[in-house]
Amino acid sequence: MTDQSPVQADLPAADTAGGAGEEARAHEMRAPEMQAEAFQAVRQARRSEVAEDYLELIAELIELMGEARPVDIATRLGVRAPTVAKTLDRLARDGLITRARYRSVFLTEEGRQIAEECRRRHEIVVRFLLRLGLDQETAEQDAEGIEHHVSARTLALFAEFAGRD
Amino acid sequence: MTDQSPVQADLPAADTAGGAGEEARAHEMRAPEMQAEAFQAVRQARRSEVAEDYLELIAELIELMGEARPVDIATRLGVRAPTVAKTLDRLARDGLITRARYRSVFLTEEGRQIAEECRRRHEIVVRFLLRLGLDQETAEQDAEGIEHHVSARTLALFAEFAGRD
DNA sequence: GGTAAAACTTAGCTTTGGCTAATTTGCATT
DNA sequence: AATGCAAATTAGCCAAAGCTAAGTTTTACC
Ligand SMILES: [Mn+2]
Ligand SMILES: [Mn+2]
Ligand SMILES: [Mn+2]
Ligand SMILES: [Mn+2]
Repeated sequence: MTDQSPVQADLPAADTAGGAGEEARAHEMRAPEMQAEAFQAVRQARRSEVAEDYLELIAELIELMGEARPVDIATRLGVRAPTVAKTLDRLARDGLITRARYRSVFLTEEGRQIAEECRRRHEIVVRFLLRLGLDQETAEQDAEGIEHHVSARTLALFAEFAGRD
Repeated sequence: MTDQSPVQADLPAADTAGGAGEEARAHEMRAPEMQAEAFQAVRQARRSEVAEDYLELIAELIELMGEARPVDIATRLGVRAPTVAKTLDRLARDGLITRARYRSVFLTEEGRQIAEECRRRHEIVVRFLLRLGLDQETAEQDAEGIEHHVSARTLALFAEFAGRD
């Protein structure tokens, strides 16, 4: 997950470049640039998925359990402690949390804001799926993955469909 | 993205383990196991995202352009050629495509089946989003990410909502 | 207060999926 | 047939996320 600034140098057009016998059939494919943009956006979104899940969970733990301990983060994410440790280091490096050795973690202002947005988004997606007729368990499950790929526009439509409640 | 068989050894329950002053507040959190399962399912899904996008695109290219050349795959995915080369090697290793050096790629039977499923799913998600009121461009964009996190149940509801057309 | 268990850290390994730079191959055009 | 360009490959770099094993620190409990 890097997308290391491709610098968008050339990426040759490669159109109508008929190589082997394939003289440009009836090509009702999307424009290559559009398609590439969509995939790039998805890769972009993927880069924040893990951080978003951590921040959301940390906020929840702090609010409902009083503190966010690495061990609880690990249990709820279903990963091992060292994985959590390393990811928390990255979050701290990126200024989203603060931490002291052998202590539970805290959100920075930036981290708190992202966490709030994620919680709101998560809630909307779950409520939307429930309203659509899905069972609670599947809704929670699918929402956990879908939430990271929902644009502002789509989220607005989801919210509208879900109703206020 | 590995999830290397955690063997589900112990992962200590760590419940009611009141550490610092936080005597088990009103914890309306999801059951830790449920939550962990959801996250694990998402990580599982993430492991096939890239393969699914490649297979879907390869099938499209073969059908509409006569063949699937690495250069076209790269252009449409918005990545560089060596990235495509390496990923194609993985797909070949996993028995999803066949390839000969300096030639375009082909789907194995297994690859073809996955590609078909992905195309169908992609179509349903796009149609669903359009029906919800989204514009074409955003629909395509969001679908590209959402598709990988839609369970069979949810897909069925999406299809129903989208109508037959 | 000492000790054992739990929690956390550190070190080190792996795979995936990006990238650039340099090389090799195939093809088309002269 | 030679040559040049486009396409593909190879080599090598990097970061993210996963893991195990082993060490350290904190906490709980007697
Ligand atoms: Mn999530
Ligand atoms: Mn979430
Ligand atoms: Mn996709
Ligand atoms: Mn797709």
